[in-house]
Amino acid sequence: MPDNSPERLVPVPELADRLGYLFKHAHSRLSDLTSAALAPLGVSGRQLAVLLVIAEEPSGSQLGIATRMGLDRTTMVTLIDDLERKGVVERFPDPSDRRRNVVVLTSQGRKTTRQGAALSEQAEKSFLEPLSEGDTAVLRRALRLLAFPSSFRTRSAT
Amino acid sequence: MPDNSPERLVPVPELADRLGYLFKHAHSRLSDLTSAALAPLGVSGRQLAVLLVIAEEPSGSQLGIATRMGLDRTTMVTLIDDLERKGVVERFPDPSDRRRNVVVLTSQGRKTTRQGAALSEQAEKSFLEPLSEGDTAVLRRALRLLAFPSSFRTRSAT
DNA sequence: TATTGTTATACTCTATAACTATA
DNA sequence: TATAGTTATAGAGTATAACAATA
Repeated sequence: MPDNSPERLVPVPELADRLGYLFKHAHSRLSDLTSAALAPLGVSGRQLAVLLVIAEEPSGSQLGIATRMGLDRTTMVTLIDDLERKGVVERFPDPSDRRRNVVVLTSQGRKTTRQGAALSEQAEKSFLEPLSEGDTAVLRRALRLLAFPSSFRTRSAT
Repeated sequence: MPDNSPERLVPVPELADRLGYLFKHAHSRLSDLTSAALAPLGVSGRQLAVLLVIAEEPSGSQLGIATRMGLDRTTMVTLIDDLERKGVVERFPDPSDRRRNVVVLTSQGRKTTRQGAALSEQAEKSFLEPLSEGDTAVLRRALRLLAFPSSFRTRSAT
């Protein structure tokens, strides 16, 4: 998307009620804020997401990480390539099943993950600045229900 | 994104609180529903959006349409190419400024636009099915504020 | 000179198919 | 045979640079 700054202000009336359009532009604004916030660390939002999954799954395989993120295993290859080149992860064959690659954070990787999580939280905060706390809570819950409808009870919101 | 069906159900705990992740997956689910709904018409959601803008701006130029959609003018070229090939739009040089291409809907294009709008509304409806009406209203307003923050008064929501 | 459409090119994100090593 | 990782390739969606026609 072209930046259209300083006029990112232009909700086209005939599209402003279409959810797809709103999702795209809202997501794009969040991405811009997040990229900017993470830039000093040299990782993208997508790469940070990978780091967060690895941090939570300390000896996961590439396939395991990909599956948890909803990505293809071929996509994960270059993602890990890049992170390895940056020095934030290491990979080596699992001794107990040499088909698998175990992926672990380096100590620098742990630091990057910690700092990245904090920076991206700040970016989220400024992204959400136009909303009240109540609306933010509703938004989060709504997004969870819409993204993963079958994983929740249908206790509809108030 | 791989479909991961029937388990699109998998909100990874370490990512489920990240807005970027939720936006991506919610948007992806909406896109899937919309594509499926529009498939009989032979147009994508993106192409329908172009048709809607043209319908609203009956003698717009390619650049005008692109700008209104937040796209680049080079992106619009192939978008219009495809729509012209499908027979839903026509383009010709503006007699009063022959640098511009005027883009208009054909009669088939008007029909496709009308039907597409209805079908994609149905898709939105089933997408939103997990939410109450109240939450849906909050979501729509929140997305508008988040996507185009500077175009609204900062009357924060209740 | 500036603007519109176009072409060529490239980058990101993603997938499918096919290969290799291992099980 | 089946699985994990890899490579090659392709297809959306998008942008930048450069060019032609027109203003």
